[in-house]
Formats: sequence, structure tokens, C-alpha cells
Amino acid sequence: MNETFFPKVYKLSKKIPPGKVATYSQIAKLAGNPRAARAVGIAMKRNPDIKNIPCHRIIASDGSLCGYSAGKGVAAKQKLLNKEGVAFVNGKVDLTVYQWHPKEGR
DNA sequence: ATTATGACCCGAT
DNA sequence: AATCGGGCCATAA
Repeated sequence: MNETFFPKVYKLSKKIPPGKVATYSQIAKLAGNPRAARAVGIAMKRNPDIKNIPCHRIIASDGSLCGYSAGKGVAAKQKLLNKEGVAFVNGKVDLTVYQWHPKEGR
């Protein structure tokens, strides 16, 4: 509880199943601070465990990609999500279908 | 302890 | 509907 938010964000990111995406605000909310969406993004940017933290599954609340520090940026991110099975529409993801549901996902 | 930066979000125009 | 600006949180130096 006294630990930093980052560990929480990392943990939540690892919980995101393949083929699904979560918004920064969503993660921030799960972390305990719905307004710390920014801090969440920074946590992803740092990504201490890129091999275990699918930061590419974290997208903006609009369903559009915000940024990506690995590969070619949003381009690689978009590609990865597309490979996961996420369909990009108009350069955005269908949050109505692909947004991660932590409660339903047990 | 303060300052500066950052992969964001929301409201207003 | 699209665009612009401001605000909020946390981390690092």
C-alpha cells in the first residue's frame, strides 16, 4: 500500500489477457488513483519488464494509441495488437469489444 | 524540499 | 465533430 504505484501498474498490465486492451485511466483506477493516468503512462514508458509487461496492450481512453517507446513506436504497437487479434478501426481500437474487463475476467 | 518532465484525460470553444 | 488548453498524479534529479 505504501509502495509506489508502478508495481501495481505493472502487475495489472501483466493481468491483461491477449487480444484485449486496457486504457491508462482504467489501469490508474485499478491502481487506486483514477486521475493518475499520466503516471501510469510513465510507468509503461519505463517498463522495467518489457518481456513480461505487455505495455502495448495499454492504450488511450479513446481507443487510440498514445505512444510507444519500443520498436517503431505506435506503429509497432498497432501491429502487435493487430497480431493479438485486436482490430484497428480508423486507427483506433474497438473498446466496446476489446477493452479489458478485470471483473468479468476474474 | 522544490522543480521539471511525462506513452493522459476532460471540458470548453 | 474537431481542435485547443489546462489540470492532475507520480517519479527522478
